[in-house]
Amino acid sequence: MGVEKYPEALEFILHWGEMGTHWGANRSVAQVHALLYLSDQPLDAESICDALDLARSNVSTALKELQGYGIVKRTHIPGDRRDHFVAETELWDLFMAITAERKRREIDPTIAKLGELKDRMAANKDLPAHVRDRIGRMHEFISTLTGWYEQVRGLKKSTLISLMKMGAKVARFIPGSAKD
Amino acid sequence: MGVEKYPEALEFILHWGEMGTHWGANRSVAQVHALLYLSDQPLDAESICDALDLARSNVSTALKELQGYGIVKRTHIPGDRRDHFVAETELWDLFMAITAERKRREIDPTIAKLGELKDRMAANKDLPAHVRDRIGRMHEFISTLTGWYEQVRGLKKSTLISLMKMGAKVARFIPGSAKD
DNA sequence: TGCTAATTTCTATTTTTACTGAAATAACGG
DNA sequence: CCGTTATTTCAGTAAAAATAGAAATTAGCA
Repeated sequence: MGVEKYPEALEFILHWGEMGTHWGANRSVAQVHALLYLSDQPLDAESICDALDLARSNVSTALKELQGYGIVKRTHIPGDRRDHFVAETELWDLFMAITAERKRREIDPTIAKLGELKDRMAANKDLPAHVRDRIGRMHEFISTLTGWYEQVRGLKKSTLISLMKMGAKVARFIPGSAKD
Repeated sequence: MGVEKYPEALEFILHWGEMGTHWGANRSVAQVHALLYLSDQPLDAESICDALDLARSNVSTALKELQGYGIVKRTHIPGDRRDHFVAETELWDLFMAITAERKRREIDPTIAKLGELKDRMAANKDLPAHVRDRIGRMHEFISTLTGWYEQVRGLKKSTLISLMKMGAKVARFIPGSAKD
């Protein structure tokens, strides 16, 4: 019996679907992900269709998308021709995979665009100074933030978790950060 | 003369608009924001319509939304009956305002929902253990992440900037984080 | 209080995005 | 190979979101 039969599981799936629509995925993709996340066994596409009442092709697309994010994997079950799928259940890894892919798709192209504009503006003498300045500062800000992300992302998971548990206490190590 | 007449400024506005659609705002909202960000003087709604070729009502809605985020403010120009608007240009403050509002709109309700499900599941004896476990861990994960955000957000801007400039070097302060 | 300009709200339309079902392709076993 | 089942692609359709224009409301001023 599929988990979607339990009301709490179903509500989780539906809420996750709505979340998805506000965070750059579509409803079906997020629902398929939620279902797989709650399942303790690999599911084939057909079962997913039945569980969520989605068209087969839609599920196919969603699975491809989730695999693109690296948060769902295909597995083979001996004696069964159908592909089966499992979701990443380690939440830290899930989070990292999503942010990395989102950066790749959205942030990197933006940095590239702003960089291009910056170069063109440098040559353009009759552009008001404040326009050059503000686009330039946006480029720098996003680059800095992204650079920070890249560095921190490279730390060991355990280190990251320690840092997070510290919360605001990290500030202790920064001179002159006594109080706000 | 409006900044939108400069090709680089216009490209910035258009790119920002597309960004918006992938990050939870709609195109018009993001475009209006970009225009105001690039402008060194307060603009009234009518000028914004002209600059971006949007309907008056659409601009009105966008301005309301941006004010809701706290990243655009109304200003009064003496001798002019019309409202004028200016955008936050301090990028750190802009970033903070957007993340705070997004948390309020999307994350907080999710935590509440997961908390509710957790409570109901505790009472529900025939729910498979792994479902309870996974929803529970999701609740904990998001809560932890959010808690960290709340704490760090409370730090002084200068401290935050120092921390960010340090990048991965913060790990020095965590015992046993030698190398990945 | 009545006139005008400014702004917002509401509803209809347009545009965009997501989804479906059919057809095509691929994988497997006999 | 041939038949069968699984999967993906694709074009049309449906659903959702964004936008425009009309109507309503508000605010300022004489």
